Amino acid sequence: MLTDRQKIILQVLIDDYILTAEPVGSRAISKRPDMSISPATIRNEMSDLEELGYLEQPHTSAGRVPSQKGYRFYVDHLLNLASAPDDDPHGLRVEFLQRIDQMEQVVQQAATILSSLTNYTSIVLGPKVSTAKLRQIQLVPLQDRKAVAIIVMDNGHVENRMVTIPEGIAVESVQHYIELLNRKLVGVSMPELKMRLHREIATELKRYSEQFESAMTLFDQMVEGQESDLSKVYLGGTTKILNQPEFRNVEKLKPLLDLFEHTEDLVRLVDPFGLKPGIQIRIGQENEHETIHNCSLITASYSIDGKPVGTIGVLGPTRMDYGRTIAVIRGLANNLSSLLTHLNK
Amino acid sequence: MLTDRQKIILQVLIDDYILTAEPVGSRAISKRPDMSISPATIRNEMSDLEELGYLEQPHTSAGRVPSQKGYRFYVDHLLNLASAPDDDPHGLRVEFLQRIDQMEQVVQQAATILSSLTNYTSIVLGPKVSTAKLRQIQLVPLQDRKAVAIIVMDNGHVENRMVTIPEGIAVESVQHYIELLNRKLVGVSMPELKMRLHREIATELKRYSEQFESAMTLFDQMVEGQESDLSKVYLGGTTKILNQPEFRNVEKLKPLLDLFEHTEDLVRLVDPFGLKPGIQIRIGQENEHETIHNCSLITASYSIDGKPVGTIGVLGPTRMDYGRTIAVIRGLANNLSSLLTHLNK
DNA sequence: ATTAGCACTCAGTCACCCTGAGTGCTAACA
DNA sequence: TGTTAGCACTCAGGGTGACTGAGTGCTAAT
Repeated sequence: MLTDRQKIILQVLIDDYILTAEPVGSRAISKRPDMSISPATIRNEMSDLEELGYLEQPHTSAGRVPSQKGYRFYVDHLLNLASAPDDDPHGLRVEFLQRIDQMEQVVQQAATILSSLTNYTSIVLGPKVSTAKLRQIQLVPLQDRKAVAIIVMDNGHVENRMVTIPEGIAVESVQHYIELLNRKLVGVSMPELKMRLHREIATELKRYSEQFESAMTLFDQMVEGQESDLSKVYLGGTTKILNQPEFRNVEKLKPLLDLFEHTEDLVRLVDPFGLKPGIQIRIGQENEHETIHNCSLITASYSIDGKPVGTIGVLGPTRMDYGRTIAVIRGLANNLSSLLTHLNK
Repeated sequence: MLTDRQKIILQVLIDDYILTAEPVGSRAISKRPDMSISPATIRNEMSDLEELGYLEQPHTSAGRVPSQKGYRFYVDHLLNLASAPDDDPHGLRVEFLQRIDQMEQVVQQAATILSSLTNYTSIVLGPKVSTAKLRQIQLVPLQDRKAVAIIVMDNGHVENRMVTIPEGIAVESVQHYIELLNRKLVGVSMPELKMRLHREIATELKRYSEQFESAMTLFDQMVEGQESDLSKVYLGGTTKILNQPEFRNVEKLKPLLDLFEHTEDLVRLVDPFGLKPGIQIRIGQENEHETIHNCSLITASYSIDGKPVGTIGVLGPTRMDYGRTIAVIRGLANNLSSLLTHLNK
């Protein structure tokens, strides 16, 4: 275990490094106002801290830099979150209220706000509206055998999809089937929908219709790919990383920007955090994706009616301002939760 | 007017510069296989070309670099498009056919393909489906006075929007109004819709309903902001510019990446090209936006049933491979047009 | 246990030189 | 008269060496 003095030194060093992005030397630390230890002593302590794995030296005679383990300790034990209490930046709520007509817009805006408050790139997932219940299914015929299937959920979410009516079904009799679906499936949530379709509806249908096969292919077309809303990703401030000195050269930048273009990868990156309550932090190599081994990812889940439905997060260099960022994310997650809950009423 | 020899030199120089991104010297030009002029002569010619404004010198004793005027001349008179004839890369059509269920997906994919074929960033606008006719309007009530308005066009395009039913109207009587809209407005195109709503429907309504005011606010909610599909922008390969040596340092890169985040600006950038037929090229400062004064923008319109509905384009450094890029864009525009036309049937 | 002093290391910067690529000019040439 | 060869000149880029400043580790003194 670290001595109190070691903790103080570690904290001051990381604080400084977060600010300057430059290796921190013993003299710099001893110069701090309420620091009454000589550089020499600090050198000794730092040497110990390095041996313990909390610090690293880029090369002899540069200052020290926090290691991954150092950051982890800092985050777990040294971070003084009381410093930024319920720092609800009033701006948030005001901004939000401007156009609250669509959930998507709200979430998109949350991403923008988050990145502008933190000056890092923000990643927002969801909201999974799997709690939403089916309100109505409709099929609007177009030319030929084409039609648009429209699925309305009770939270106002609408999915639509072009389908082709199979040859086996008369276009006129289609509405008949849609009515059946509505009778049977209203009130069912999206994830359940597919299941119920194949279980209950299929058996029901088999009994009194020889068009069974065709009807089922039609239904499948309608719900296929509809679970995609699980993985909707909103990014904010993707160019913010350019401000970070660690990404000044293009070679290091490119893979990161490439990552931002591949939303599926981002989902895989953020989703494993799941919808656990509280703040989740992954530092450097704790992240799976190699591209961001020198980044940290801080996330929190937001919820509707107390049920977690999505994740907001921030991606920055490992040397990021954990204290401030955590405070902002926590605040915004709460804010977003209450707003969405309100919206959903 | 330029002499034949000057034209040849200008062409060779630009070809070379496009390839290497390095200033081109007289010796390099004279070394080209079928070039039988001595460096000294070429120097004289280049000096003349510089005086005429077609070339520039970064500094004494560097080679020459094409000026904006030089590129313009190159594009207008020297570009040999026969070199890449109907270079229909067969891959295109195959790729496209994978998932042609939604127009949006097709267009999005076009952007991706375009950028991967050209290695520049692609910008795709549209498709404006203003030719599409209204098929059906629906209103699905949710809790309280909330409802979802759904507008289905005959090409399968669906717009939806959350609305609040004004206090002045009984929720039960809403369907009555919707029926009216459907009776009167089916077959009308989106741009016309707003107009007709205020002219014909308004007068009709005024006659026999004291709920006139409330009904109109409801209708307005439904169509408000619906013309947004004019300006849908799809980007492809935004990180491709990182490959270009002119954007190797972050300072020059940032404004460009920032631009990519502001889709409205992109629309304003590309839209003025309008839907003119043929290839449109803007070189360097011919572009309005200062950020891309060292870029060129090549666009072409694509169409449905012969009517231009959108724009595809490529953004690269002024030193871009005009010949190849133009060929690719032209090919893809044709391809996309025929595909969308087919899809719309 | 802490501190002061000292020798040592190393990245970064600056001045400097050299080289190579390129030009412009002039004189010779066809 | 147009083309070429030769030559002096310019300039960016690369390499070298010296210097500086920040930092460390070790040892001896407190």
